[in-house]
Amino acid sequence: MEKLLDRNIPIYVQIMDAVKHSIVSGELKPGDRIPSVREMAATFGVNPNTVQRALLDLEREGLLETERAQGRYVAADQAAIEELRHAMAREAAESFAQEMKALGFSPEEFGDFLRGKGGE
Amino acid sequence: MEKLLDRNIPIYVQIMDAVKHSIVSGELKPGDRIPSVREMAATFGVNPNTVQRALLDLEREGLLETERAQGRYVAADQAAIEELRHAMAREAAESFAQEMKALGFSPEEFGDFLRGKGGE
Amino acid sequence: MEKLLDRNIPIYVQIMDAVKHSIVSGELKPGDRIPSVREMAATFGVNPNTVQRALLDLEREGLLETERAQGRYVAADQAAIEELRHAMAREAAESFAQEMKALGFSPEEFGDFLRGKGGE
Amino acid sequence: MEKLLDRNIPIYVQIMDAVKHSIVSGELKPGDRIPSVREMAATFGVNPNTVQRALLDLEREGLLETERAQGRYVAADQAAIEELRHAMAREAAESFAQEMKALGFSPEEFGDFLRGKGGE
DNA sequence: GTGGTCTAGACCACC
DNA sequence: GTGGTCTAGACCACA
Repeated sequence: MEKLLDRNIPIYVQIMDAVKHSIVSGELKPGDRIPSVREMAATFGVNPNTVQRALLDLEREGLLETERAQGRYVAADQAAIEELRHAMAREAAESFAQEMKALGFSPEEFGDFLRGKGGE
Repeated sequence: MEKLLDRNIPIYVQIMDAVKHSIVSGELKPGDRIPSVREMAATFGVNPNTVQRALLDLEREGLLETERAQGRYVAADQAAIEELRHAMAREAAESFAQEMKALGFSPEEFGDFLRGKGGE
Repeated sequence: MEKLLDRNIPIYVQIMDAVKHSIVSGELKPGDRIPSVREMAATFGVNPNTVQRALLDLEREGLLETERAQGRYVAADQAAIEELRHAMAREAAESFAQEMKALGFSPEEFGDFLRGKGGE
Repeated sequence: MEKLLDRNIPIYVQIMDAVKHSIVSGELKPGDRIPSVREMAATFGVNPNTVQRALLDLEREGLLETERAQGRYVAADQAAIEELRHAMAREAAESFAQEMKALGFSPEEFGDFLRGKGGE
């Protein structure tokens, strides 16, 4: 019998993920200014400090940069974004493969379930 | 900017999922007695009522059966379990495909990320 | 000597029955909003959770539908209601026949007792 | 929306009904000695006083008789029993007809639902 | 001991 | 205001 989900996935991690998706999807491009802390806090309905922490971490990862008194910009270049995109895909694939393995399916069978799942 | 994750997956749904995985993985076989409501409540650290609701729903799905004052048993036969296993796999594939699509990958590229992810 | 009557018909089952009768009798029509959980709880003098459970079960049976933060509505179409009406009649007939059999009457005699019982 | 069942149908009424069924079904015949109060109390798991009250009422109805220090006997003669049997059947028919009427069926349709319900 | 029901009361998201 | 979830704790029938 498996454990239950950890109900307390930190909000700031979720915010980091949301920003990453925005970047990777092209919604935010290199050099683009991202919404202000206050804006994002309002959007997500969370405390500005929480947003602040998420953005700081993203800066540490090199995805964002702060232009003193100007705002935050997407710092990653196209290559870095591409690498991020692939990293996120690898993670998704890892999760999927793990679940399928738990269900007793072999890698050869994965494709059977993905057939037709790519289109809308 | 995406929404934050819905971390409000009801506990009882998570419990249903845990039991399903136990059944599908063969940890629980047809006819096996499953842990009592109180036991599972203790294991998961939740209220017995929450477990009760999860198990009731699984009964409605035909996966479990209650033996008056004896306990609950796995009611699904091997065929039903096999169907459940496939349904769960389809769901996992759906999620994965959705995430990959959000990341801008085409179905043809899915396999590239799954190579080598099947083994341990 | 027979057992005593099972007066433990769960309240939530009785509530389900009351709602079914309201639907079948035309008091509630397809698309109609039904009273809120709290209202019905007050009407019946029971706990809202008990009503909640009854309505949830009716939803699972496809008779009701929930509109996010708006209320519950009768989801069954006229055909489904008609089917329900017949199912309830079959059940009533079953009970009646059982009682008559216990009293030692043959099906041929049933009609003798029903003469004149249909009108007001 | 109908009222809920009255949860407090007196136990002694239920006992009266059980005895009546025993008599009407022929399980207890005219002149038969019926079980002692203590026995019945044990059988039904109720207080002897409750049984006592039920039997007293049945005596008032002329169905039973007490033979001082001997026990209680079925006092009704075959004709009275036959009348009781019919009275109970009329009551059952009344209930059935009422339910069917509530479901919107006309007396002519009653038979359609009773067809085949008489046999085992 | 088992599951089944019910209550009371809380907090949440949505609108 | 609506429904949805969860907890805590009670009582019951069954064996």
